Parts: sequence; C-alpha cells; structure tokens
Amino acid sequence: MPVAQRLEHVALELFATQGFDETTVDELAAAGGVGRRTFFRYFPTKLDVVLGELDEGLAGLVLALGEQPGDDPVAAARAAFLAVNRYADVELPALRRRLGLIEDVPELAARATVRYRDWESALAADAARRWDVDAASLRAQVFGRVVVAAMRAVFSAWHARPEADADALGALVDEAFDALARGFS
Amino acid sequence: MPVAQRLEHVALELFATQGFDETTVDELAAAGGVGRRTFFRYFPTKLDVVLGELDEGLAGLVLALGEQPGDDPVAAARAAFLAVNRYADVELPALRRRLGLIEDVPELAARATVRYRDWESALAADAARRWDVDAASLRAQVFGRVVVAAMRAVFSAWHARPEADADALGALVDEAFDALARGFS
DNA sequence: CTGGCGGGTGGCACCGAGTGCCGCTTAGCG
DNA sequence: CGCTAAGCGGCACTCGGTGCCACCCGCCAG
Repeated sequence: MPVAQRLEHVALELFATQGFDETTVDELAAAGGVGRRTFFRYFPTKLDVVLGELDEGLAGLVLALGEQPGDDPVAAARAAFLAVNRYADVELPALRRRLGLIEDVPELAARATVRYRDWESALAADAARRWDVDAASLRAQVFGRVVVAAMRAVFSAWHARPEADADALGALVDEAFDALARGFS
Repeated sequence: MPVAQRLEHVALELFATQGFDETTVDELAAAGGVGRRTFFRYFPTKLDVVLGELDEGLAGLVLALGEQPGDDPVAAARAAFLAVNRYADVELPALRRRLGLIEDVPELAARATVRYRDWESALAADAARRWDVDAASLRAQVFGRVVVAAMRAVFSAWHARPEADADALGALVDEAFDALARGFS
C-alpha cells in the first residue's frame, strides 16, 4: 500500500473517531508510520487529506464536457456530471464519510469551494463556447457558478438521505438540472 | 473613531499596500495602536477584518425577503437583493477594495463562502415557504445555493468592470435573476 | 570493491495565527 | 477613599505550515 493512500485511510479513520480539529498532524503522521515532515510532502495541508481525490474529477469533467455535442450547455453539463459521478457501490461509504466531514467542518467546506473554482471556470468556458458568447460574460459566469452550486446541493441532499444509493444520486442530478434548464419561476 | 473601525480601516490600507499574507496581525495591531491580544478581541480572525460587514447584510436580507409578497421566490429574492445592495457612491471604493481582496486571496474567498451558508439557508427557507414545499427539498436547497452563486458571479463581474457604478450593479443583478427565472436552456 | 550521485526521508528550528491565563489600569460607585 | 468590574495587553503555549540540511539507500561508473 503506497504511503499516500495509507495516510489517507488512517486519517479518515482518526477524523471519524476523534474529530478533525482534535486530530493533529503529528498523530496522523505517527499513525501512518511516517515523519511529520513527510506527511506534508504528500499533502500540502491537513485539509487536503480529506479533499484529495474530490477534485481529481476536474480533468474528467473537462474531458466529458468536451465529448458532449450540441449547443445546450445545460444538457452538456448534465451528461458530463452523470458520466463523471459514476460510483461503484463499494466506494459509496468512503464518499459518505468524506461528504460528512466536508459538511460539518467549516474549514473543509471552505477549502472545497476554492477547489471548485476551476470547475466553475471550466463550465463557464464550455457554456460560452456553446452559446458563442464571451467567457467573461455575466451569463456564462453565472452559469458556471450556478451549476457547481446546484451540484453541491445535490451532494448535500444525497448525503442527508442515509440510504440513498448511486442511482439516487443520478436522479438528484437530473432533478437539479431540470430546475436549471427550466428556470425557477 | 471606535477601535474596531480604526483597525478595519488601517488593515485594509496595509493589505492593499503590502498584501494580505505579507501583513501580520502584529503589524495590524501596532498600526491600530492596540495590543495583539486586543486585536483578537475585536476580530476572531485576521480574515474577518476584511469580511466583517459583508454579512451584516444577512439580517437585512432576511428582513427584505419577509417584506416581499407573492409566491415567486425568484421575484422576491431579486427585490430583496436590490433593496439590500443599495450603496452610496462614497461606499463604492471601499467595496471594490474588499471585493478585490476576496477575489484574489483564496483564503478569504473560502471564508466568505462559509459566511454565505446562512444566506443560502434563508433563501431556501423562503422559497420553500412560497412554493409550499419542504425546506429540505432538493428544489428549495438548489434554489438557495444557486441564488447565492449567481450573486457572487454578479459581484465578481461588477468588480471586473473598473468603472461600473451602483446602477450597473443593479443591472447585473437583474440580468442574473432573469437567467435564473427563465432557465438556461 | 569503492566512491560519488540522487531521491526519499525526517529531524530541527522557525514563523505566524489563535487561545488561555493573569496582572494591570481605569472608570464608576457606594 | 476604597471596591469592583470591565477592557486591555503581556506572556506563554499549541498547532499548522515551511526552509534547511543531514542521513539513508539504491544505483551506476571507475
């Protein structure tokens, strides 16, 4: 088992039992059988142990967006998100733990939103392309941010339903995109 | 001039000239003529010197939302935001400086989004009331987050236009809410 | 076999944010 | 005049994060 993965696993364990703030980096490093200094070589921040793979999806999202045809950004974004968020049943418990931590450790929530900035930009750029407008235009910018916000709501809602499975996640994604497509009035 | 206000003023000055990260709390305290310990009695965090009054608007927003009639949450939110964000010309430069800092100091952006959680909740609750659905329903939750996301895009866009005035801000708000009302497809 | 080379490691010292504790001043009041 | 209470701020401490450097170990050249 590679060091990074071991550290990540051990860390989520400790966070779950002791709480995030109550667990120091020294403990994490010790539990992972590595020096404190080495810990920071694998994760720039204590926060990033939790968020680590969440944004590995960015590359995937950009790729998936690129593959979508048509001139409707909503449809493209919907398809891309559905494609990217295909989780195997085995992965769901870990996903739940992560979401739980992000949800109720404010610092983590904050850090997560910073990570999402790239997603917002990517979505805005894609929408601008399909609409044939400037990527800096308000409409494109609003679109990018709004889609990410909706996805955060989806994950939050999914996490709140204790026994929702992967299909439920897809259904929520669809529902959210329906709202974005049709508007709220 | 009260201590808090003086500290805030001096801090924005120093942040503008030296940068946020390059300015230590000791400098802020010294520049404000108080002890380091006292600084932390007025602001829980260095970050909060910048964000301070940004979320004083929450109470105002909730109030304004309450005053809006009708069963369309978009219209209500639009009116509430327009009512809350009435800035006098004198306030604009300070607003610009704040927005600039929030925009390009990631830590500040992160902290700001945490503050916005309450706004999201308030908007979701209001929408749920007008639609007569559960406040925890996906539609209401998505609405709350999406509106705040759109407003962030508006402020960002406004900040990006160097000579936009208070009226321009209102116009951007309208444009964003139009998009939310009609949908993106 | 030996001596150099390079990457991963981790100890050490340091910085800055944030906190608890406590002694000091000062204003208000009996 | 003395007592009290509140604001102030120094001091010491914790913890996250960083720069520096010595060390270990596998590798290759001589």
